[in-house]
Amino acid sequence: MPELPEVETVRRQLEPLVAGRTILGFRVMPGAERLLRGRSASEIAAQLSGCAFTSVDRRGKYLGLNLDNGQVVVVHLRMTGSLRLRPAGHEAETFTRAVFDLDGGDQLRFVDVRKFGTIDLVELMQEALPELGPEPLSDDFTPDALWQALRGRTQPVKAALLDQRNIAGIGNIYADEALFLSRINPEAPAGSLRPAERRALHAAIQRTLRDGVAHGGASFRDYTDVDGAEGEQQYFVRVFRRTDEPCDDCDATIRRIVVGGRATHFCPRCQPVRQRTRQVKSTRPPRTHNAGGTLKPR
DNA sequence: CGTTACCTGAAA
DNA sequence: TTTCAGGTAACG
Repeated sequence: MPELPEVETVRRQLEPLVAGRTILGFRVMPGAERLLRGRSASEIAAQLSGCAFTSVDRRGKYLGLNLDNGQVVVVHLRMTGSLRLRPAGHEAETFTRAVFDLDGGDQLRFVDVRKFGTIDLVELMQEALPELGPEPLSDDFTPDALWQALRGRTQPVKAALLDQRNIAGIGNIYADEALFLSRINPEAPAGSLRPAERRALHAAIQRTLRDGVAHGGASFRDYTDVDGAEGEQQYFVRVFRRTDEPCDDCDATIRRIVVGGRATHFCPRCQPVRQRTRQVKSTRPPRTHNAGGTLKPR
């Protein structure tokens, strides 16, 4: 559920809350063992005990909680995961799956209804990460970097944006929003974008992600921050989950289709299917603008 | 490439 | 009862 802006919001909140705090214990609730991906809670707990958090990094949708022994706790929230910092006596959230006991009597709780989220303990954050594309808000994410990720691909551009190997951190909300802002049809083949469209998409990706961060992320269903508070970005979306509503820009009816297996929202008037320029063999010479007039020799 | 599985609850 | 869900990995 959380995408880059939601995860970045958590990172920003979490860092000052956990930096300098020592871990006294760690446990996983019964039935949630899978979140450690095969490692045992007692093994992890033994390694964590006595360590202190130093800082919190983010890479795509992954969080890296750095420890003072150089190790990193890598967390992925997947669809419904969230982190909460609570006093130990605070009422337990119903779907608490794992708990870090910290000095000072607080707990860092990993709450996750659907149990898709993961926690890894590694020497380097990289070890817990799959192949990930560039950070879309970093300096090296240029229009050219975007094009390197999309060129040659025949899949729908929406699907390409969701593939974390192409660009890290974009999910379903921000893919739809970026395509709307850049007026690109979500089903357009990724490699078919023209230079102006690539520049527009690059700018739209950065704008929608920055807006998302500025508004503390989007809380459509489950996402809440470290205090349990909701974000505000859901009040600013242009197309996401606005099926059958009028487009802000042109009043046409927003449509919902499925692209790459995911619900996709777009404005059919602002994001029309571009006419394919015919590459088919033709027996006739291509038409020219001045057909019948004077032709420049080539 | 699209589809299915992983889980569970909320909404239709 | 059925469908749907901010994600990803494993299918065919």
